[in-house]
Amino acid sequence: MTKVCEDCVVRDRSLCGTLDDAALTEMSRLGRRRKLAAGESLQFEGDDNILCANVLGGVLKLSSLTPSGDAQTVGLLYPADFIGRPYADTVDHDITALTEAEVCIFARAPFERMMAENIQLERQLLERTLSELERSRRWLLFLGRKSASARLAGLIIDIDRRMAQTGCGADLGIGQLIQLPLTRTEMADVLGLTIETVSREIGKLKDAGVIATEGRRGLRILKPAALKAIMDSE
Amino acid sequence: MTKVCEDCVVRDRSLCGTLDDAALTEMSRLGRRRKLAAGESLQFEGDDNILCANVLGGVLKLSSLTPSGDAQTVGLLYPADFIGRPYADTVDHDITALTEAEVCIFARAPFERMMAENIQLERQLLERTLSELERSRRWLLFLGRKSASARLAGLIIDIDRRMAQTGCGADLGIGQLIQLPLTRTEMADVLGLTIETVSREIGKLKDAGVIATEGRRGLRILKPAALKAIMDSE
DNA sequence: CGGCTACTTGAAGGGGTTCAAGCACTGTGG
DNA sequence: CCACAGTGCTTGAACCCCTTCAAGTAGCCG
Repeated sequence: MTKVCEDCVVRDRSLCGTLDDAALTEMSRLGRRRKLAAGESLQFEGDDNILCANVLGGVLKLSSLTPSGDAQTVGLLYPADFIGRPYADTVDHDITALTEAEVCIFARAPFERMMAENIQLERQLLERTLSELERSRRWLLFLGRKSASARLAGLIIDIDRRMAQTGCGADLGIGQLIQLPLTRTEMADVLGLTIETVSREIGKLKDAGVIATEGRRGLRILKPAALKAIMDSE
Repeated sequence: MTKVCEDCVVRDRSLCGTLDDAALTEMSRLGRRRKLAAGESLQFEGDDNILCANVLGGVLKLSSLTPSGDAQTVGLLYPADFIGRPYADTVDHDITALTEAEVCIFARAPFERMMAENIQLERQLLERTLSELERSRRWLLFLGRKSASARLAGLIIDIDRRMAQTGCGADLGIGQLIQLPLTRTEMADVLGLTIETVSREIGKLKDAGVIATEGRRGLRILKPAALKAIMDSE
């Protein structure tokens, strides 16, 4: 018999990583893999909250729409990240795949049962949620106080770090090619800017030799220190 | 013998609310009350993370300083709110009393022990953290996409709601006098604006008859629906 | 190649900041 | 009780960063 979740690429980095074999077997019975095309949504704001999931591959976004129609992305989800909000009745944000993606879905009720029975699962989720809260608060500082160039630099650095962590081909090394998981529009939605401003700021970073671009999605960080300095500036 | 934590004003609304008498007795041995003067800080960003606490009274802020020196408030803490980040080594934000305040402090290590032994405590904290994450993400949308007037309206409505919940004298009724826990400068730090803009926007709301002010801290909401409409606008 | 979408670039306009006074609460001492 | 700081708040005017509106260009797929 093949070992449970044996082929799961995020098995030891995801929420499930702490489970023993018995619990993992149970989880594997509850989980169901689903592939998402780029642009496809897993759920919409206001939906009944019926699912939790682990991200297996790809990048997704958490976003809200203002009444007047423009979007704000409030979080990005990478492989091994957890999706969902246990104990809530409705869903607070849209979740949409930015790239082709794959998730491992659990119905919320049985997932909550598993959490009750495996307290290390709850503990793990608590730690992750606290981290996520911290991430979100750091973005608050960016959106509240920083200029367009500092925000962009921050996003690029964040993407680079997350891509490196999740082994998506990027690396902290200078000049490594990163495939951006976001279009310019999607970057603007994260940064609270317009697509034109994002484009212009990328242009400035290129002119300054801080980054280089390759096609629409390709990006190289040529001067990490300079990029970090821009992020830390106003 | 007097009952444990009997005189605690937030006993049933705080994290401790779910504990049975035995656990509460244990908690009461670990907790230590401390009063804070307005402006006094409980901890600073970068400090060793040694404490958790419940807010008993007053209002506190969570804030960060940008390298260039101006502040961004990333969260407000009201009575019954929880302070601290279990499992982390260092502290991510300054915590400062905005008004005279009182907190019930626990050393982090024994608090974590209590969480391990009383899983409903961990569960409670998880739910609170998930809510707080949600609050923080909603603010992201405000800072990313909304105008100064919408942000201010949002803050006033939030304060009104929180003050009503915590029984600090406010009420959702029209014309009730609210004592703002923040100065204009502190409001600006929450909203990602300057003090001048905050002042001007308050002036506009007054001119429109949406609110009335009384001294520096006093505020009445005269047209809640109009205020809400402004919050929901761009 | 043609067509589509994503992206870039330009110019004008506006919301918020910045800089600079002036005003009004609040407490303190005479 | 009133003068008088002192701090917090308001108001005004110029400026600037980002947006808005409008073309124009480049990557990509049939």
